[in-house]
Amino acid sequence: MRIGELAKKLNVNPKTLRYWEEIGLLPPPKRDSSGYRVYTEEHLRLCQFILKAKAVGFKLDEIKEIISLIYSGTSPCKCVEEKIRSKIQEIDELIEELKLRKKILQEILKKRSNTPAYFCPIIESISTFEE
Amino acid sequence: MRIGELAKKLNVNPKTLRYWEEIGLLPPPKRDSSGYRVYTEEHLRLCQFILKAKAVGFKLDEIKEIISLIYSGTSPCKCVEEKIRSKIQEIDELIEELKLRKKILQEILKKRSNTPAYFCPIIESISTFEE
DNA sequence: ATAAACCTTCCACCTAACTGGAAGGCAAGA
DNA sequence: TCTTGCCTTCCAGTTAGGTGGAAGGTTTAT
Repeated sequence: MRIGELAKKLNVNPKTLRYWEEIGLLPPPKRDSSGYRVYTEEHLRLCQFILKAKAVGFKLDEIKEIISLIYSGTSPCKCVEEKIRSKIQEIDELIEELKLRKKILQEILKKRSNTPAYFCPIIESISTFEE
Repeated sequence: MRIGELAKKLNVNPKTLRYWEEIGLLPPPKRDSSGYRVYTEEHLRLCQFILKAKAVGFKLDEIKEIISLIYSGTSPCKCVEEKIRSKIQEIDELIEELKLRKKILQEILKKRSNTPAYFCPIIESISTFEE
């Protein structure tokens, strides 16, 4: 299968596939007599894996590492499990940070409804700011 | 106060302050006879506001807009309140997305503990992937 | 007086993950 | 045959929010 067909199946831009190859994420496929890339079903499945991993928040660098762990063979599952666990922790930390931000914003709204011209302790200064 | 002093008070790089000025976030201060920027207390307070807004997740573009709303005077509080509400909603959506990702990752771990060589439906293909 | 520390502008570079376009080669259908 | 559409490489640009460094002027402390 050529790059356009693979790209269509994955719903990505052909340029993206070339980019993945360039950064070492996707193994370079064989070329036909005209120099066109010829992808296999394994390439398709690997790309689907990449897309799924991306969708749950892994960066391409991390996916690359996971793929090379898988290929390395030395108890890759333990390592991949580690990666997943630390990604979950990362997500947890981000959720906590977001909840904190939300709380701060909600408090600003609450204070604002009491004292009309209030946004946060700095807004008064801003209102009177002159260049 | 000159740029170094302001930067120190805010704990940011002087370059950051010039950058903020460049993108129209911070009003250009007066210059002294040597061409050095001379900031006022109002600049300091505006910068503190910028940093707080950044900390709760506003982008510089959004902060710029909020600042210009405040300056515009036409019922700015209503508009700012809108911005805050939509930022809260944005945060809520992100939290939901993150929870979903976490759930997917946890399910992968659960399945993995049952069937040792399992990462996700694609891993088998990857394991047998050959270039 | 002179060195260190500060300031200026300008240009370029960083991350992340692409995307666009130019210039050119090949392929498939009418 | 001709046109459309695919493919190649290479170069450069995008977003967001800065950061680094060069070349040169100023100020402050010793």
